[in-house]
Amino acid sequence: MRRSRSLVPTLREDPADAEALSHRLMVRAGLVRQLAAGVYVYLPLGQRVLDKVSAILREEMNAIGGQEITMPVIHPAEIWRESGRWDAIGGEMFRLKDRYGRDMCLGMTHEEVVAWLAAREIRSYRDLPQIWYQIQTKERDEARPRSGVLRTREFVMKDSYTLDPDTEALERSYAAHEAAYRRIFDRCGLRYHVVQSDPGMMGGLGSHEFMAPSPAGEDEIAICRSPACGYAANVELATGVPAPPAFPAWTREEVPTPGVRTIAEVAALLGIDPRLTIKSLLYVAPKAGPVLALVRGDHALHERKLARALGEEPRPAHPDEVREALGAPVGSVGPVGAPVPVLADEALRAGAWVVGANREGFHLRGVAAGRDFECRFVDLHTVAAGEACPRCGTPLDVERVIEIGNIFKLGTKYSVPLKAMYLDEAGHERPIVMGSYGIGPARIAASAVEQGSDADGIVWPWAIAPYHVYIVLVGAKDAAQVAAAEAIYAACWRQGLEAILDDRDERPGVKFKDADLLGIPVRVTVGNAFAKEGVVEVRCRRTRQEIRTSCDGVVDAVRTLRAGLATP
RNA sequence: CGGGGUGUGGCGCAGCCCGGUAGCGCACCUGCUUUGGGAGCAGGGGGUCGGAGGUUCAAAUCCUCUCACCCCGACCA
Repeated sequence: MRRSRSLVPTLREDPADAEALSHRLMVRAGLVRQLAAGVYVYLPLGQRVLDKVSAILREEMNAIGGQEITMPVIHPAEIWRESGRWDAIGGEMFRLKDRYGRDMCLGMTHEEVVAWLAAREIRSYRDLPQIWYQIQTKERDEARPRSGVLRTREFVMKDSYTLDPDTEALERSYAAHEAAYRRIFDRCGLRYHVVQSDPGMMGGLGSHEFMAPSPAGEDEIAICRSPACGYAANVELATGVPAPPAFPAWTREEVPTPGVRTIAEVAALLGIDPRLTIKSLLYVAPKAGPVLALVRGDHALHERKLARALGEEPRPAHPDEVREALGAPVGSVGPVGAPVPVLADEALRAGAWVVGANREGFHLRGVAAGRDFECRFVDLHTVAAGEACPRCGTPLDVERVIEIGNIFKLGTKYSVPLKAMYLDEAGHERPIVMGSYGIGPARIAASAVEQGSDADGIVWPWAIAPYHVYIVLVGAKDAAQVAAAEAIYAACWRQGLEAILDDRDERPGVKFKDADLLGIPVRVTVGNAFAKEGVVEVRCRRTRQEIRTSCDGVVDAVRTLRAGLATP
């Protein structure tokens, strides 16, 4: 590739609408351009990165017996009605009608199509197991696209599906995918954790997520600091054991707390540690109605945990609903005498607490769960760093992460409604046991940028870099330098090194800045040193190690530098 | 969907509060000089200020509505 004839629109300044590091750099380096909120054009260099990732995905999926197929982006409503998701999914699904008025939708994922296909083509246990995968565009009308390419409304996904005769076989398919995913992310040069995750509306028997640590991430995970333990889970799921506070020897009594609303104000007024208080939050569930959720004063309620405990999605009650249900304003409510079901966080089992008195301007102190109010104990609070690991007691870390892959044990959630059945050895009809597995190539790219860049720009891992070598031709008007650069360019390609030749009529500084910004692993400079001594400089983008060599030595020098990288 | 913010040449911004008919840097074009970390000088092209309506002698600037985009939260199959 010659820069003089290529579309690589680099930007000197950060784009105004980009916040996340990877977003800024991917736009500045000319990898992508935004067409609409959450809708991106991939320019030549961005496309090459995606192609590199896809090639790795294909190799590793094929290696575990995956068969590539392509399923449609546009789906008839019927299959989604059969699985129940036509109604279960809200505004996130793009829906449309064809010219005859038939309901259609754009595929957000392809479990339904796989089950439809399996229902038609799989008949016998002899046809199982199967691994089908595709690298295909997904359409999701995200409520809030964000962080550049990290959360978009249209994106390419490698999604694979396993079909097995029973859950035992599913476990093997699942394990094969987990191993393949580890190889994929290792090859892509990412740092990541594998964590337990909430299967959510996907349903099923269990799931894990592959999480790349980055401040741009949208998820948080809790991981045990003891490597031997290995406990790691999405905070939606993670449990931690907080250290209990020291309770004063107080007896139960009502105390006036005029005008206070928040835990901080209550604690300040009474001169106590906020950890001695209970935060009482009224939620309204669609079926169960109002419920009171309790967490320790210094903890945050995790709404997904509450939703899981209730089996439905609750919403916070409005202030007037709180007054109606409990007879007191938001700042003074508590579980004692509350005429609604009470769910209390596990951390509240023991202790004498300060709670709202359900009487405006008053709190109760010395209140004990079970004695002073009835409740169901469940895990409700969001894990904070430093809490004890539920398995081994070691402190937990909490990290912000980008979800780069997920694996789900679906079970028969889709095969039963879509009638994907097979006959077993005994001639009995049984539902196929499915699994589904996703990876977002754009998220891999963005994670690599997040994890690898420095102050000068992107630093691509070799395996997914759009090119391997960036040749800076300093003296674009010096025939000898041009000839040398051309020779190096040709030699690189001949030897399997993908090279860019910066042959533009630009000043050297411009080319050096661009080379750094683009993050191509190795830079070759043909300039003064060549004109004077016949020497070119071969430099590693990541380590900045430089090798001076003759033109003939460039390919070897590139290989030497590559060998010195941690993730070659 | 709730909260906050921004829309002015290709990009990044100023001007808006205190209406008077658009400016800066970069980029772009021409010429000369320059050529190892985003060059200098000179000359030049390009925008009626997101859109619609209104107030006014006069609107980028004031009012109303609307659209788009960004950030926080909710949601995330």
